[in-house]
Amino acid sequence: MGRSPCCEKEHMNKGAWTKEEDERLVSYIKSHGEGCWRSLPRAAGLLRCGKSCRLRWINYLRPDLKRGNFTHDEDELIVKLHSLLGNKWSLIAARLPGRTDNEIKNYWNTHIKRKLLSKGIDPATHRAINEAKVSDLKKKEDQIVKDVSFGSKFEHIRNGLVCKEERVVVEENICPDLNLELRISPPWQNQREISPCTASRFYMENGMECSSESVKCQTEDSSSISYSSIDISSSNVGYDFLGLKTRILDFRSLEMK
DNA sequence: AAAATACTCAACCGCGACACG
DNA sequence: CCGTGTCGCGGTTGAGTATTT
Repeated sequence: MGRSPCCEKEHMNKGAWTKEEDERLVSYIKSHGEGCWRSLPRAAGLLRCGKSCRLRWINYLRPDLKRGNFTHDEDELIVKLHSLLGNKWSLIAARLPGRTDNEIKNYWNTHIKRKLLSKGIDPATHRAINEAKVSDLKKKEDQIVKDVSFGSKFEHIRNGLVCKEERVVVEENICPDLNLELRISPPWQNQREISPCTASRFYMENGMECSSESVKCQTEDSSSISYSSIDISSSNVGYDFLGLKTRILDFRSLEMK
């Protein structure tokens, strides 16, 4: 049986987009906005399927796209996010303004993968390929675990609550076995049950990032409060999350739908 | 200069998730 | 609950371009 195709394949243009098609798509979206990709091509007078239009807009025509080479910082961020999220290109792209998932995916496959391999790092696992290094790495890793367990804990007060957090600097190539398990937890029901000492928490309330459980974010529509949270449950991930310096991850982009 | 090879990246394809009737 | 339609994601392809032989 099978499903009917997303659009009529006959009489549809395929392949590279022409300048005229681009102009039609851009002007249509400018006056009508994004959405309803299935009906868009007909409405815009394009002989393309909706999928193709969506892709063209998102990956190429959107006005907020950055273009140009990736910076060193972007490079590092992609590697770090990939070590955390894997091939979740859309999530990674959400952390890089002006970059698309397709662009990052291509860049990963053509540049970063090779770069990591040349450094002796398996791009899939972010672990050292060379087995001889394993024991040495293990020692360093154990030291880091000790540091996390016994050192550099600090306390601070947020909105009347004492928060204990652990600081860890993730050094590239030194702790490739670091467990960076990411869990997306169900809506936060009883916040008090969770020890603030073992996890750094970020949560979303109506699309606004919060970092403390006692703070209610101000929203325009307080009648429809909904929570979703990202729980970085590994105890070795702390304030300096993934070594991303002072940049706290913006989990707005990770908000559960 | 021409052919072969490597590389890049826009675009396509198939699938899963979700919404809706 | 089920079937269908739509959207978005990740993997893959292949045309165009650059580099090497």
